Amino acid sequence: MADKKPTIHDVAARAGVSKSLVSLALRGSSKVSDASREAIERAAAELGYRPNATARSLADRKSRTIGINMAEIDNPIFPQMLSGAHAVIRERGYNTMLVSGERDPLVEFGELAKLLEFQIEGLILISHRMSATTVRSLASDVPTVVLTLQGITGPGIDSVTSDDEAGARMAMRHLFDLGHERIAHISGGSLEPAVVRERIYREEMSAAGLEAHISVYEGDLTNEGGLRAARELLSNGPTPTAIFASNDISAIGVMSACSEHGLSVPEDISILGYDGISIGELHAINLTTISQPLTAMGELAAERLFDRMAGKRLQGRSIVLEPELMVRGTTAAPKAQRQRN
Amino acid sequence: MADKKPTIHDVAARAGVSKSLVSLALRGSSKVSDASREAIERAAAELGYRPNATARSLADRKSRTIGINMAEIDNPIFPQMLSGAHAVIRERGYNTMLVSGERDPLVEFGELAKLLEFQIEGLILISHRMSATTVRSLASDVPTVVLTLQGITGPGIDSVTSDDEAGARMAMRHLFDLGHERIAHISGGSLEPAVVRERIYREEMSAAGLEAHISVYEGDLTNEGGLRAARELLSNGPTPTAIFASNDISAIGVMSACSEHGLSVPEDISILGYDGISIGELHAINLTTISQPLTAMGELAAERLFDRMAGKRLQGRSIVLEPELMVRGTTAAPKAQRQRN
DNA sequence: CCCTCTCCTTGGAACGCTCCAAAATAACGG
DNA sequence: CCGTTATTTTGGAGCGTTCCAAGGAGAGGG
Repeated sequence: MADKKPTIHDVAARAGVSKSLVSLALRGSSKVSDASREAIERAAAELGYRPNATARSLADRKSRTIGINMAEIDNPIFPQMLSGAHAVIRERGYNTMLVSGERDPLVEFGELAKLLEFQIEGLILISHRMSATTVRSLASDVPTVVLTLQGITGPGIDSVTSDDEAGARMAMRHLFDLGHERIAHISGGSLEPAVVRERIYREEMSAAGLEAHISVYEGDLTNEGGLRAARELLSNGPTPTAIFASNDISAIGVMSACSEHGLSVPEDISILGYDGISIGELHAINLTTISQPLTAMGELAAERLFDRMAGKRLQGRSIVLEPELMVRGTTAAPKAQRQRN
Repeated sequence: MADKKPTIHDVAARAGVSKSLVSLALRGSSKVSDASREAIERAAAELGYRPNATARSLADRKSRTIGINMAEIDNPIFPQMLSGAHAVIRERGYNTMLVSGERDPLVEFGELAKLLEFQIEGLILISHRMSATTVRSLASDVPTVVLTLQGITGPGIDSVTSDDEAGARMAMRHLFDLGHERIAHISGGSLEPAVVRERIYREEMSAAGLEAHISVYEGDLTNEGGLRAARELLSNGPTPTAIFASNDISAIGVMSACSEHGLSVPEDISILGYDGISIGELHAINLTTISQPLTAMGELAAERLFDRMAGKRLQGRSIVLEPELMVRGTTAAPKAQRQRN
């Protein structure tokens, strides 16, 4: 630890060969005699030699690094996707450089720029809030895959999303099938997935001839936001028989508000979330939801990125997965309905 | 995009100065005339020049990168700590390289080795399961801070933990104060924090003259494990009036098991967790727990690391934080007790 | 014993940047 | 106007690798 770290030269000297041969041997080239290989490996081990990845990157112009930009971690869907992507990256022998914009676009921009300076070979964006312009400008420098944002396309950009329209439709159908008519929606602000879900809510209500019952309260895809919106909704007039929340985290907030108001779920009111986060499965929550294959989406994103980096000809730029209705314990037929049976 | 990325030479040529001056100017040196600076900045902007961080690292021997090894993400305490550490790292202008061992020590070892090859300047280990030998060997190469593992010390190693003994004692005192005597424990396997918590459980039970009621079922710090252990416990003989689980995630599993057995919490049985993960706060869960300042621990770890990297003389190697009892809705006096009142 | 062919091995030139000693220029004082 | 000093600017030598063209050493053939 006192003197400098050993370099390839030190190994070469000790093994009595040239640095070039050491380089070859250590990378497992077949054109190195057994004798030299052995000597080199011994010397390297004795010196505790560690190749310098920085130097290597510079020399061969490959960083073997993928950048990932992940939104805040207070919504577990992001870490879950991260985990999927990260696993694939590791498996392929690449490294992951993680940045996060911390909700501040300026910070985010700076962080993304740093990733590029680090010569990342590919970029995965796990976030609901990226502007199309930013993404396009990034993608002109490095292959990019966007998760969860369907709208963004352009040269160098792939996307992995799940079909939010179909999912939201499933959600509404499920509630209709149970017999609900007075269905309210907790929206999620202006972020893309939330906007789609709200639009479908309105469309489906109208299509079912229930315009009169359309009722939207604005949340923000957080637990707090769901709680707040639901409180307002519940203290504001006729209570709906079901609430479709824009995502699971806010649906859990809605559950809290309902219990505050003495409503039991699903007896008095049904609640339906969206995302399929793993805490929703917990017995204590047991949330009916539209589930997206989060980990798989992360994996797919990484795989797609590697294919693209390898220059494979691929048809299509966006992968759209099908969400799935998970009926659990927070939805049931409305009271009136059940009495009739 | 067609031709190569512009380098510092291209900028120099365009601005009509030498590469050295460009380097100086771009790093904001004060000894560059205003005229040159301006010309250089313009040239850089026009070319869309991006410094190559790899080359820079090699030249000045600073990677400006911190490595973080994080255990699986299925226990949210890890992402929460990650988030704290990550924020500080970013703030200091450093980058984060993230690896994960995926439960396999061999993989973990390889990943950690890669971090070192990338010339990271510091290492943060967020994991319950690191062997002391591994950590010591890493720390001999790079300043290291360990989170949550109190036992590991050695040259170059700092640690940030919270006082598990005190915390576990608080937990037991809380249950005693409520009047519980038949208290069971769901343990967490052989990982350090779990072992400490179990030991204190036994000590406190003995000290209170309740050896006869000591009852430990083995979990593994996962939700599943807690569920399984609690099921066994509940179908196995006299039901305790309280269960102290080794961590929150497994406590939530315990809650599920209780509800399966028709026990209501906290009326029929009290449940106490440990960690203070944010889902525990959710209304639907509302778990009484011993809370550790997770995000703060992550931040502290990163700060300590930077201090160490700066070569500051610091007294002490381990920071031990005090946990806090959060009384929420899953603990109450035992039934018998309440009847007596 | 010379000539070709393989099979190994090698030195030097990148990679894009920082650092440093030294050169060039500007500024100042008498 | 010259010697000094302060301010800017510069070329070259690294940083630790990889890549490549070319050199050396045996082996086999005539």
